[in-house]
Amino acid sequence: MRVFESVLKAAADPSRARILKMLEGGELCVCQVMAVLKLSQSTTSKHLSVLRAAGLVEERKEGRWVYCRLAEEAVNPYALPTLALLREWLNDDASVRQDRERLRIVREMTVAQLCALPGLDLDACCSGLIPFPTRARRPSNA
Amino acid sequence: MRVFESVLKAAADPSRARILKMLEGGELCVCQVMAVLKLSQSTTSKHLSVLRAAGLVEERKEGRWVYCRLAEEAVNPYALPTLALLREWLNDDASVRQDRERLRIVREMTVAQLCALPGLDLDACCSGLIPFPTRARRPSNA
DNA sequence: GTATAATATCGTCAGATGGCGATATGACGA
DNA sequence: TCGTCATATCGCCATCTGACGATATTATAC
Repeated sequence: MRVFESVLKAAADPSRARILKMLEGGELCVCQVMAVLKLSQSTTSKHLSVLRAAGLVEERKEGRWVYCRLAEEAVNPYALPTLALLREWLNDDASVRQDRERLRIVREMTVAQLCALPGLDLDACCSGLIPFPTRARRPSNA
Repeated sequence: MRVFESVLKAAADPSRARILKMLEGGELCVCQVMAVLKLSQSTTSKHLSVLRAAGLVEERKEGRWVYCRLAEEAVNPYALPTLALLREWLNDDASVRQDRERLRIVREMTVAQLCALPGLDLDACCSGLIPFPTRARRPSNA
């Protein structure tokens, strides 16, 4: 029952549901999730750890960056069926559609470029307030 | 998203999940739910109203008693699929099994007999501390 | 090593949640 | 009409949750 509870409660939060919907499009870096959700770094990290604890999300480290994706193997009986249901749900939801739009922009730049944006502020960047970073702040291989 | 949230959060609570699992066996009176869960009347009523607001449970009044059952028609897109998933889940859960056992006892008496138990105390009744009420306290037609 | 950058964890706070007893509501019986 | 009984609602309290900023951690770059 505890596992059941953790999975459903993890998925029931709007921010976390948005994350799961974003990840349906494929693996994302934590900073990409942060930029799209417009939530603080600590809050985003917490949400991801809740999703990971529930077995809904898996993570992979690559250098300084952490990439997360929807779980593919069943660490518990509830995670995969919940993800399958979610795939059919919320596709017409306003915030999910908006997230997809922002995600499209995020995917047009490298992770290094995204992280070079002050405050990860996607809006300021796109509206021209901040120049699109052609290179990362201190790039080595981006 | 609000509806999605209300459905998943409704189902994610252990007490409410137990109620839903109980109702898989068929319609139950509120007092029967209360007796099995061993929760206060106000708490039980609140849980049922949350489930009803989420479209997971429907109710029917019959005199003084209110009977509830799992929703059969889709008041929203999430309720019925969630109930379908739940039907496959938690069948081996300890508390769900225990509830089923208590429910078996509850079903052996009429609702009037159950309500005649002081404090709806099923345990005291079964252990012989309180005589099994052969008739309701003030029965008219039980 | 030291600095920097991405993420994780900690501490805190406001608001939500789940529990209860008390009281209101509404139906039935006398 | 009045009392009783099943249920609903209210008010309160303890705990949980989600948000944030500050700080710790860990890996890369110099």
